[in-house]
Amino acid sequence: MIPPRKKKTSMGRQRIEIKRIENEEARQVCFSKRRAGLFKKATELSVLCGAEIALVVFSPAGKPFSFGHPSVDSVVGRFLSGGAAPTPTPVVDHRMVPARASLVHELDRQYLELGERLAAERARKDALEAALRGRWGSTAGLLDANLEEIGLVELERLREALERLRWDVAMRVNQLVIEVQTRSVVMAGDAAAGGFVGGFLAAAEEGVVALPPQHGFSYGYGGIF
Amino acid sequence: MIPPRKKKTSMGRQRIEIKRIENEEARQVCFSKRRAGLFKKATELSVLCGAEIALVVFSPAGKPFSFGHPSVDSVVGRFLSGGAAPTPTPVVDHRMVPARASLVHELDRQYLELGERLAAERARKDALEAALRGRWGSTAGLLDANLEEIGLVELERLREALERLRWDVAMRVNQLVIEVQTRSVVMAGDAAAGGFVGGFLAAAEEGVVALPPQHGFSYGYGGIF
DNA sequence: AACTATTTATAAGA
DNA sequence: TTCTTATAAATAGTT
Repeated sequence: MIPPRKKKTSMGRQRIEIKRIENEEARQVCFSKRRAGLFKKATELSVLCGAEIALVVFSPAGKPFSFGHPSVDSVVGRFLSGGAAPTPTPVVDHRMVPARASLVHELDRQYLELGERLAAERARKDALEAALRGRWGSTAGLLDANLEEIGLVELERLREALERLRWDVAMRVNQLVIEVQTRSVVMAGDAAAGGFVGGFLAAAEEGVVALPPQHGFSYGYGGIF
Repeated sequence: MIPPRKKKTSMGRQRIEIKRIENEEARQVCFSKRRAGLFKKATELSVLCGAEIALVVFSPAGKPFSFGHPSVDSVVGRFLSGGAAPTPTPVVDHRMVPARASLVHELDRQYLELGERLAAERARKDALEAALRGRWGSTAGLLDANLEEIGLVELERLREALERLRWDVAMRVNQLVIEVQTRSVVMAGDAAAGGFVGGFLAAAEEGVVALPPQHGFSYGYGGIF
C-alpha cells in the first residue's frame, strides 16, 4: 500500500532566538500572534485559579491593549496601594524596593532610592572589589562564565558592567551612525554587507535615539534590574 | 516482530476545561506553573517586539507578582494617562494628593542634590570598573579593546554577545527568584539583615519578578539593544 | 487570514 | 516542589 505522500506545504514552526526582531513587518506579525496568545494565557490563569490579573500591553506602534480580572484598575489599585510601609525601612538595596510603591509616591520613592543607593555604593564598594578579583579577575572572562554558578554578588557586578558596556557601545554606535551618514554614498555597499550599520540607520530613520541612562541609574523598580 | 512495549509512565498532558479548579492543591500547582509560563511569554513578547508591558498577578493566596517593561508603573501610567509617550521620570499625579504639592517640590530639590552627590560617588566606582573591564578582555579579545578602534564587524559581534548575555542573566535572575521563593521561611531572618542578598530575598518574597534588561533605553521600541 | 510542521507549554504521575 | 513523560497548545514560516 502506497502511503499517499503528502508534500510538505510548510517548514513548520522554527525555533527562534528570543531577541528583538529587526524586520518591522515580521515584528508586527509576531506581536499580533503572541499578544493574542498572552492574553489567552492570562485569561485562562484567572479562570482556572481565580487569580486577579492586570495586563497592559503597548504595541510597537503604541496601541494599547489591556485585560483585567476583575478589572485592570482594581488589580493595579490593589498592587499600588498594597504596602506603603511607613514603618522603619530595613536596609534595602535600591533595586529591591518593594514593587508596590504608589504611583503617587513615585517621587518620594526615588528620593529614598537615591539615598539608599548612595549608602549602598559606599557600603558595597569593598565587597565589590573583593568579589571582582576573586571571581573575574583572572578567569576566562565575562562571556565564558557559567551563569549557573554565578552568585548574587557576582550577578550584581555583572549587571553593572553590562549596563556600562551597553552604554559605551551605544555611544560608539551613535558616533558611527553619524559618521556613516556623512558619507552614505561611499559606505552604501559596506553597510549592506555588514547589516549592523544598516540596521542602525534604519533605526535612526525611525527617530530612535539612544538615551543617556545616567550611568547605571535605574528608574525601574519592582525588579532586580 | 514484537514491538517493545513501552509502559506508559505518564498519561501525558491531558486536555482540561478552562474553568475554576476546585481542588485547592491542584489549583496552586496549576497557578505556579502557569504563572511561570505567563511571565515567560510576557518577557519574550517585550524582547521580541519591544512592546511595553505591565503584568500584575495576585495568587489565589493574595501574593503579588509583577513584571514590567520598562516598569509596571511607567506602563500603567502611560495607560492611565491615555497613551502618552513614557517619560523618563515617572509621572506624579498631584491631583490625588493636593496637600503634598509643596512637599513634592522640596523633595524634588533634594532629589537633584542627592543625584549630584551620587554622581561623585559613582565616578570613583567607574575607575574601578574600568580597570576590571580591561582584564576581562584579555581572553575574549573584545571587552578590553578601545571602543574607538573597534570596527563594525567586531561591534556587531559584541552586540550579539551582549544580547545573549543579557538574556542569560535575566533568565538566571528569574530562576534565582523562583528558587529563593521556595525557601522564604528559612531565609526570612537573613533578609532582615539587609544588604544585597537580604534585599534580594525581601524582594523575592514579595513576588517581585526580574525585569527585562532594557532599562536606560527610552521609547519602548527601536532601542539599540 | 489560513495552513502545518515543529517547538513549547503543561497535566499527570512519581 | 521538582523531575519526567506524553500530549495539548502555540506559533514560525508559507501560501
